[in-house]
Amino acid sequence: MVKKIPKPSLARLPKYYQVVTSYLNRKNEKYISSSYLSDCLNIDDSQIRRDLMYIEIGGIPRVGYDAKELRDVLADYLGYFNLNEAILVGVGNLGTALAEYKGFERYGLSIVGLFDSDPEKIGNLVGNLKVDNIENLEQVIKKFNIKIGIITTPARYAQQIAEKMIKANIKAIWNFAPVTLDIDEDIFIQDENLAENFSFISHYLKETEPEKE
Amino acid sequence: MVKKIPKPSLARLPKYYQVVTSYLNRKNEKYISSSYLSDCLNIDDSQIRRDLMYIEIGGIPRVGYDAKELRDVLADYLGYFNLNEAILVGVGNLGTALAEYKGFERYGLSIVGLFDSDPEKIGNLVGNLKVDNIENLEQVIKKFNIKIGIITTPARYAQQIAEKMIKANIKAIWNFAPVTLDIDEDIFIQDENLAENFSFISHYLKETEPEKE
DNA sequence: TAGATTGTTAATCGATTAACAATC
DNA sequence: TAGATTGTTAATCGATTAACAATC
Repeated sequence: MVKKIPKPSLARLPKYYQVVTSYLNRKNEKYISSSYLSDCLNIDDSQIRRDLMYIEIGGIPRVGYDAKELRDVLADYLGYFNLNEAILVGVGNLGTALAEYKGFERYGLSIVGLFDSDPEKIGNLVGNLKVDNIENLEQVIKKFNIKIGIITTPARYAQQIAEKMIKANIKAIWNFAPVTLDIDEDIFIQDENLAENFSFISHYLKETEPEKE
Repeated sequence: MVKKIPKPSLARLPKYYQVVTSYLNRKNEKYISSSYLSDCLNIDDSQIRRDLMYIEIGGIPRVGYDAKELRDVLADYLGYFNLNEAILVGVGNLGTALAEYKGFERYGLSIVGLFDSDPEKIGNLVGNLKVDNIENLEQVIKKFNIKIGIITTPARYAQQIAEKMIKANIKAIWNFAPVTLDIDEDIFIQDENLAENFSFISHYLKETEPEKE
């Protein structure tokens, strides 16, 4: 790790990837400038240039960045070229939505196993995967050397599922359950709390419409 | 707006709410301290006290914060007591998952209308709502004075749906389509880009396992 | 009182933005 | 050359953390 990229910069890279990809699809231009990206994303242009320095792509003064090269460097840096296999626990609505979503493949994510504890669900076909018994979780993770676990269970089961995953040597957890997992090991946790994110909207509306005061 | 709360502070408030809620359920204590919250969430305790100052709740030195009061002040501040009605456009897997998810009610979100353009879907019952024709979107938003629009369509439709919503006077958009909406009006946009967030995991794994170099 | 926790200031840290020299 | 855009430094801004007086 030479110069670690700041989290906010890392968070912007997928946006650059999105813009440069659609730019390549729509236009027939070889180069893309930081000011173009800036206009599309409402991000300061010098910040964009700075972010791009972290991923060590060189632009050409007066011309811009080679669009194809930029796209590929971003994709590589973000790991989109890797095949990341994940298993998912909790085949409710959200779990099903994720399992059936085709868009992840482009980002290097492939969900290869589904688990649930509900006998009604075990054996069902979701996407093109058979829902497996949660009992087999550790075994499957180990057997296929899976690195990523996705948790879409109700909140109260999340902690114990996380612990099982970690025991089986998972490296990263994508947690959709609305709890803060209590983990000591050096595991990467990406929390995705939809209800929590709704708070931003809720608070905004409350602030701008004090009609019920 | 007296002293605007910083975004990072606002983002932490739902976490405090979560912890204090489960604290009240599990323990029989009247007070909760910043150091307790700090331990649960791995957030610096003085930062917690600072955040709580923004929402103007007073603690008692040597004792802590009144837990019930804290919970309620947080809920009020975040708008959880309000009833926020929303309509959702795009009844695919993700849209269905959101429509059927019961957990939003607690946060003041109620999805009251579903729209799609697919004749196969229109008329279907999802959750306990009938999927309506997208043609009726503006009319329904106006009639019921809906403030929140949820977009779960494929990326290419998101911009035009957003524009329709805004024309009908929506105030906030919760956007699950993987595009940056181009909006001039003073509308609150909350982007939720799952594939994008997966990038954090993907990049982490790439960094920690350079086995394929 | 002694001890513990809040409330708040000051110091630190890190990210963003402005500016401009370097460069093709 | 003139003009435009990158690369990078310095200035600014804002958030986090440390410290500690106030307080019950």
